[in-house]
Amino acid sequence: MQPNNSAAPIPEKFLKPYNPQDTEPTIYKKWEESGFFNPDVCVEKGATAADAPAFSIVLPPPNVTGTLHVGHAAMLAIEDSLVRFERMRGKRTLWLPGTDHAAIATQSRVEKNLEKEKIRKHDLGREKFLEHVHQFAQESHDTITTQIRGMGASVDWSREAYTLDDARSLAVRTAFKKMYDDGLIYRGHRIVNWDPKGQTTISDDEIVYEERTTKLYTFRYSKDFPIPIATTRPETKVGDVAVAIHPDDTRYRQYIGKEYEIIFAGTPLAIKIVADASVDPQFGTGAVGITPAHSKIDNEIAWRNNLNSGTVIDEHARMVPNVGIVSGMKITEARDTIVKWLEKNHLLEKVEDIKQNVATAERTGGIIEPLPKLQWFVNVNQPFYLKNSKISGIESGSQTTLKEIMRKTVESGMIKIVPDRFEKIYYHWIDNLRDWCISRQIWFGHRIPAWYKKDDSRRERSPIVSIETPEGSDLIQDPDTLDTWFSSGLWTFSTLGWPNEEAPDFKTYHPTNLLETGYDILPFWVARMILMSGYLLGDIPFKTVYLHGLVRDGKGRKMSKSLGNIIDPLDMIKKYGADAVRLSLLIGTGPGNDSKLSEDKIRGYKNFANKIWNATRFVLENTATVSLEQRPPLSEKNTADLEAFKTFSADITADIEHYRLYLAAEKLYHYFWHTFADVIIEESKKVITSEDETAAISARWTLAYLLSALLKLLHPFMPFVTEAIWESLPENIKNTDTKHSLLIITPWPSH
RNA sequence: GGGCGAUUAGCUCAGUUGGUAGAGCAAUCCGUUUACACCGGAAAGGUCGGGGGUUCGAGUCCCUCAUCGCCCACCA
Repeated sequence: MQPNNSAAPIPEKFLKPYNPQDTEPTIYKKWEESGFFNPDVCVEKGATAADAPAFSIVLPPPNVTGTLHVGHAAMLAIEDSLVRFERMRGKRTLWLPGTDHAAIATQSRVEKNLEKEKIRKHDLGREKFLEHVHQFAQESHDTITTQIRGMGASVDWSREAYTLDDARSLAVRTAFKKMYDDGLIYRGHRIVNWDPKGQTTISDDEIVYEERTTKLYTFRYSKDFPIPIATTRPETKVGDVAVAIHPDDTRYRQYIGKEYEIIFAGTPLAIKIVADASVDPQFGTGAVGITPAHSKIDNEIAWRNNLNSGTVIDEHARMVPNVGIVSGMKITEARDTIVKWLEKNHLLEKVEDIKQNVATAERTGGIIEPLPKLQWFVNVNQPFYLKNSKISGIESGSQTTLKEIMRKTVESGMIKIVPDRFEKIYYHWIDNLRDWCISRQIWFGHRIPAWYKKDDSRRERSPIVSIETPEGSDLIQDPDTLDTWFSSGLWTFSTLGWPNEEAPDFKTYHPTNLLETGYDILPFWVARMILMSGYLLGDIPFKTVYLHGLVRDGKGRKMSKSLGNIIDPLDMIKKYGADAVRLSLLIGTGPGNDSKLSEDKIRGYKNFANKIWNATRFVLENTATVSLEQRPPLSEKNTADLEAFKTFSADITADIEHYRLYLAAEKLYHYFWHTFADVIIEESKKVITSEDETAAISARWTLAYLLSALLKLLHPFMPFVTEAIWESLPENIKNTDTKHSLLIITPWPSH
């Protein structure tokens, strides 16, 4: 018989190579219009059972600071693959999208943009400046959501959230108020990390250390002072109140407790000799000049020894007015002046080069100045009673701390971190965690819900902390805003209706199944989400944390503007299609490991999309007479093919279940190309044209069956090309048991 | 100072519980046959960083060294 069957013409689109540019936007539109990204619609339309188990992921909200980069694209590829897989498996699957206002990052971006137009934020004032920020944030948001669509992400847009919208703002104020009432949030004078460039405090996590060579000066305060000290910051010495030595240091032991009145560079100092075990007798002279106001460690020593402190450096990194010969000077100038003064008075004993890590602000690059300031903090060691606890190891009503919650949830195995080596890093971070400074002196963000009497201009009395703006015209709100991680810490449940704990989404989808994010924000974000949901809900925010690595360029370098090696996902999508971009970001990318991306790699997977396209054409040309429902007697060869495929398909399912997406995607690639196309299709050619009618029918049926099943298995990874093929498959070879025509909700093959 | 990771073909990487070394890209040769040249076939390429150990058997487990990279802490 004639091999071809003219009764069913091949859809014309298969006669040309696959064109992702024309196909993808149309396909995405069909998905969006179908409503199947929304689990409620899936249930309404009968695609998902109403009592099916839930599967939920909240999208780590991209910062509204511009555009998405390849790291975001990798995140979207991984999460979308998992979401599509679970949706096809019949779960009520919610992937909730949103964006992050990213307080300091966004504000400093807008400031920079305005500076180019010679506009300064203080000239605009708070209100006007914030208008600029909101406008910028809106534009970024629009770009970002377009990019998310471009990647094919099947997020439920009807539930989109923003960390600074009204619903999230209510959640923030509610959380703040509860923590304040429980004594977990307090206001206090502490040494904070002051960024003189950004004019704000920052948290320990926003500091980047840079190694620099500086000079270590050894000197005496005065000729008759008994102990020489060493310092890298001579200018701060006008604020010294003590010299600390190790209690067992025999060189200086006899001076402990003595006090000396000195005039140092024109400033009168009262220096007490104190003993403190934290002093290393081996370093420098074994004696430390204590400047409590400008060093965290000195501050602690001063605290232990009941010493007063006085500020000598101000918020603009200048010396204060009343410090002798360095009054009002810039820090570098003051340093030179002090050194010259020491030399002139023959007090300088030694100058040597040492390596030092200088603390700089991540966003502005400013050199951090430790300053004592009145700020808001979260106390991570404060015991409190956790009323309703679902956390194993912490009984309901028992006393615990935020630190303990963060530790127990992971230790008990309630939260699993993939790969597990990051659990160690997580514990290490918790152990080193100090109180979290949450107030920022910037304008963009959640305003702290605390109010003061107008006559209390320095805000020294206890404020009114309230969820809603309190009544009274004599009240002014705290001008500070919250650290951006405070609102992102609530993300898994503030997006699901909390603080209304009866909200249907909250009850159905929390705790979420998976949090997928970069390993670089494990401490900043992951730990804080665990803290917040542990405290506010007595529960975990997610069951599994999957950490992906950094996407580097083809040579393994970090992508950066200055290197000019940035691969823009949108450019790549335009050139090669989203499916190819997705695959290139999935394959060769183990959890927790950095991966490399090159254009060659993406091009390779574009070819794969075309391969699928053409294999489909071949199958369609040969299966017009096939009906998948009616399985003919199969040849020995085809029976073996199907057996092998069954194993393969079960393998793929297991790989995805265990988050081994890189393996699943690579195996699919390999099977489709080198088994299905190179072997099974090639062998079928001979059989189909042979005299053996039974064998021919068997081969045709097998081709149709495998194509149909492979499209389903491939769909989570390459949604566009598979859907585009699926919509053109004739009914007779579309192996599906639903009445819906879209592949996105077609049931996953059972083995 | 503490911790983590990497080291496998020219390049980029897989190798899931230990069982005869794999892919993509590049390079070589051949090829247009019922899809696909965004293709097919063939051949080539590796003492799996060095050394030691456990085991019938180690790329895989243990010890040790080396190189590269990352994270955390930080000494005035």
